[in-house]
Amino acid sequence: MKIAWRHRWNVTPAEARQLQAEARHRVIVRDDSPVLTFPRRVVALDVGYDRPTNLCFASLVEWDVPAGRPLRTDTHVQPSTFPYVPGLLSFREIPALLPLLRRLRRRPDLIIGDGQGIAHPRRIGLSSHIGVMLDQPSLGWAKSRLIGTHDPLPPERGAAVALLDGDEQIGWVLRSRTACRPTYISPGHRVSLERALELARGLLGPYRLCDPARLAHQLTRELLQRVRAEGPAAYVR
DNA sequence: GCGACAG
DNA sequence: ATCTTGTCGC
Ligand SMILES: [Mg+2]
Repeated sequence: MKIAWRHRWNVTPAEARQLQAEARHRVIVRDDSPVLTFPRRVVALDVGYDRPTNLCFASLVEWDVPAGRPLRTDTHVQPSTFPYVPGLLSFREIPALLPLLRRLRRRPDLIIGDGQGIAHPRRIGLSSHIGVMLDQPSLGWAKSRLIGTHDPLPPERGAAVALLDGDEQIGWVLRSRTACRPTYISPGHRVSLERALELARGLLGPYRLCDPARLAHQLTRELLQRVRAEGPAAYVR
């Protein structure tokens, strides 16, 4: 896919924060088209890491929503270039995802990132960053909270409460599976708060993560195991 | 100064 | 994220 917004990735944490501060105006928290309520093709992304080798393992899943099955999957292995710093996850994970996004030919209806969208100190978390880069609707679906407060959440699947930063709503806390820890939904790019929740609920399957995201995570794990067993030579870039 | 802190 | 088997609870 064509990359609409490019910038350097070889940055210090301070420069990364500055880039985010300068780019936050690019994030659009409004609905794109009404069609997006029922996306037909979604893409889910995930990245895993191996400390000993400093390698990272990226997976992409193209998912056919009506059919409920993957259309295509892709993976990529390369050295990790940025540490985990709270608030700067984009700079750790996106470099490994770029080759996969370049190889993606068809533009999906929605991209699901494994991390926050606007539920971020500067309102440009991983999922928003990816959406803006590709100028493409995206959704943040995180497994834990980065910032924000919220009321108690009912235990039933589908229950949701607002995630607030002060008096500003930045997303939702969603019970994606009964009696399981919640997940954190926020607009990535070109998606409203309301639509973000509709999309997440519409994508919900039997597990805590939606099927596309779950598969991406599984692929990442399998790839990691495989490279550990066979050695990096045949995989690394 | 201290605790929290996506993956 | 990752290290790791069984175990408790819905
Ligand atoms: Mg992940």
